[in-house]
Amino acid sequence: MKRTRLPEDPVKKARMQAAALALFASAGYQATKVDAIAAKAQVSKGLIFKYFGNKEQLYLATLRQAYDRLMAIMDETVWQESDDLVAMVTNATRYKISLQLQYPQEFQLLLNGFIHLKQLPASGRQYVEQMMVANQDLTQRLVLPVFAKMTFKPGITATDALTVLNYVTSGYLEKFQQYLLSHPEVTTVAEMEPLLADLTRYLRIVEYGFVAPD
Amino acid sequence: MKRTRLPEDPVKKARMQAAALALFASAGYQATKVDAIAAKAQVSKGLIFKYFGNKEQLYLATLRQAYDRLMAIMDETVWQESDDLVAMVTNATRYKISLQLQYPQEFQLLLNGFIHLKQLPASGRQYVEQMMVANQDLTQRLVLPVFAKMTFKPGITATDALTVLNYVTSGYLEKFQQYLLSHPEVTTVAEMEPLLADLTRYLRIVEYGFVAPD
Amino acid sequence: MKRTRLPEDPVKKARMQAAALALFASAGYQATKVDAIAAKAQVSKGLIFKYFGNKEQLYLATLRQAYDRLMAIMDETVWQESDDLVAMVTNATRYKISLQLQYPQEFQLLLNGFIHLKQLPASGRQYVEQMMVANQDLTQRLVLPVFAKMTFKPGITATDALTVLNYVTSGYLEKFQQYLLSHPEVTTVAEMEPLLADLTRYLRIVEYGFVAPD
Amino acid sequence: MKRTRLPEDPVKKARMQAAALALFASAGYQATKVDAIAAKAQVSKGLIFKYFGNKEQLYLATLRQAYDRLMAIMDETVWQESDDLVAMVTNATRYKISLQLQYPQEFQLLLNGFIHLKQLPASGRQYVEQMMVANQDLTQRLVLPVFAKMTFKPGITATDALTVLNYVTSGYLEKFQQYLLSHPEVTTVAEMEPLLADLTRYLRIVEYGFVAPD
DNA sequence: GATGAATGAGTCTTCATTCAT
DNA sequence: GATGAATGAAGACTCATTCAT
Repeated sequence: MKRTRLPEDPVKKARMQAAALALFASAGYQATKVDAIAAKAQVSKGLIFKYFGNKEQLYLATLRQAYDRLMAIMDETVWQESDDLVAMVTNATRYKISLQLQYPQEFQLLLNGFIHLKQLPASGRQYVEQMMVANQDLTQRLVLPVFAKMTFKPGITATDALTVLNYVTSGYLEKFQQYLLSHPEVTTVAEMEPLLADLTRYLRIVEYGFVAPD
Repeated sequence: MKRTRLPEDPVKKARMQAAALALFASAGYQATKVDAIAAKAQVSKGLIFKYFGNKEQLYLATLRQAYDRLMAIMDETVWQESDDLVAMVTNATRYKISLQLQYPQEFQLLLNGFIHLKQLPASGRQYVEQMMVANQDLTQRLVLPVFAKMTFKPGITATDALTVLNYVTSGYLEKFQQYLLSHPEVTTVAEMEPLLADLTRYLRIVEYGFVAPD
Repeated sequence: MKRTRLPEDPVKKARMQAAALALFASAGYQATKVDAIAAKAQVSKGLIFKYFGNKEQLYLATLRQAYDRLMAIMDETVWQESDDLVAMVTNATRYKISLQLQYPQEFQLLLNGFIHLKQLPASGRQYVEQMMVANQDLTQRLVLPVFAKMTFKPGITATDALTVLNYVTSGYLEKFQQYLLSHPEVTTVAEMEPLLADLTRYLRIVEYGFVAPD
Repeated sequence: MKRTRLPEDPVKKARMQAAALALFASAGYQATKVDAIAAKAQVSKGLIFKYFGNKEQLYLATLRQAYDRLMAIMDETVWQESDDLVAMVTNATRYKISLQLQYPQEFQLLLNGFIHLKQLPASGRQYVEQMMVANQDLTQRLVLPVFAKMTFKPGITATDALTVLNYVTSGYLEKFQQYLLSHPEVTTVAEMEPLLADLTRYLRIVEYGFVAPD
């Protein structure tokens, strides 16, 4: 009862994917050599091509896997819904940060993916765009219910608020990522709590402004 | 004090830099071929290597030039100071946008530089980081005087406000850049005014929050 | 007398040979991949190497088999002898054509074999040459008795006549083969009869010349 | 006054073409390695690609050059026209033979070209077909005027006669080529005269038949 | 014995860099 | 000094052949 048209060795495939992830994430598409991936995966060059077709498809597969892995986890609604917008977004961000600590390579890969794809056929652009959209959707799904209970200043729409919220949280995450790069010793979310306090203040600013009412 | 004989032809050197800027900015480091730069600059390939040593140095030189050019212009305090924070930041952003329209290649190069530098020796990373810091400084120099006249909510510092302000304006500028990429027909700041209205609302949110006072 | 243990499965071996024949004949030596042969034969790649040693040996074996098969059939003296040279040679050719229709792959293989063998060790050249000679012999065996009853023009030997006869029939067969390639719908000798009429005229020219006696 | 978009070194280019001709002719397309051509031409691999683009185009260029070279020479009407068909065709063949002795590689290449092209994109098939047609045309142009003065046997057309003539001369040339391969010491046409006497007899057979009039 | 996953030498091709002119 | 022809190291990819299971 042979069905296998893909009799791939899952162990080796995993090693290849892991090696590809690590190298693509840290060096980008062009600078990563298939030879290097094969060496890191302790696998022959030929096998990589047998499993993935060519370098580009390997990149795309790596991208997709990183995306899928992150999405799978994010989708588990660990996010406690709440009426407190600041607390909720802070929590969500804390969660994202923990993911970033757990899967730094996947994050790095997807972050750069958007840039590197310019140098690739459009075939893979969708993954990254999907990821962007999914991320946006997630925030929206989370935040909109809370917005529904709030009253906006005249002239300000929910979309405006959401946009600003997004700018702030992504800006924050970006700076956070840089912080991690220069502090590789940090590996737990607990160590990051002081920085998360910053975010809380930032979000409160978005909600109520920084200007003291006179 | 040997001046390492270099009676370089400034006209040709400028052509090389311009060609390098255009190509590196639009295609990135790896995808840009030295041949193409030489052709675009109407200069022999050999001369490029004589003037810049190698491709990487040329990239770094191009990066530095783009940075210097932008900084030189930004430093002219065209920025009208004002007491209205929103108006002022909007103005500053409008100014940045006009720069972006005037020097799209320099902007593009520095934007990607951050990513591509990972694939290069750290020797060049400083340019991009300097640029980031300088940018921050500029905003700070501009905004802090206004902050001085404002009263902050308890628990919120000027740094907090500045940070959020930065997040929002850079997030906005990023989206703006993407808009420009997909609308190459847009070439004047005037055409962008509608979009700038968005920013004004965003900034007002930062200042006063989006939540209506009850 | 060690029979080098080879309890080969004749069914599988036949399938391999058939697959090799089909692929080598249509695509040539280099363009035919061992993988493809194994797949077409529904046999593992390893088995091919166990049975035939390497790709080259497989090619040679295929060549030999094609040769043997054709020779075995040609030897059955289906050829009706006759006193009419033209009728006889036309018949023989008709017979060759029917063989060609029955065994197109074997013909194709041997046809190309002559070319491709240059790229292989001389070890296999003999098959093709043998085939050429055998073919010649066959014609000779058939034609010579008829020649014996004929009177040749002064200065013309039986060998001359035989040679010219051979040139004409092989030239004709070659053109015929090309015709078949571009008309794959033709599968019976009956459909070829019109073309065979050409051959009859050609042979009559060889026998009596094309110049009208004055 | 630079115009050169093809500043190719004619000496090196000639060496490359010569090397390519020799190797392609003797080993065929696939079995000939670009490395080998570069080595034989005493030129770097890169230069071959700069001059010819890729291996296939090099093959095509070689094919075309062989074709052009032969055609250029054949077109010089060295062929003395004559009313004696046999003498004329023999002369023409003698001429072809001298060409074959002078340009054995070109002949070999074009001979195999037809076979090897199957494994190449159709882009080059035209050269070989052109060559075939041109060759046919040449014979026709030469022979038809003579035919015009002749009367054909009833039922035999000029086309028939031409076809048989072609079969015989090409069959002869083919055998001749094989003879040359196994007698590399033969280098002048003079040495071939005995064999040419054969052809004369063959052609006379075509003209008047081999059967003695009773 | 049979399998087909795995290997890696070998191939084409690119392009930064050199150097004779 | 300037040129651009020439180089060859390096990279993606193929496929005959091997060998552990």
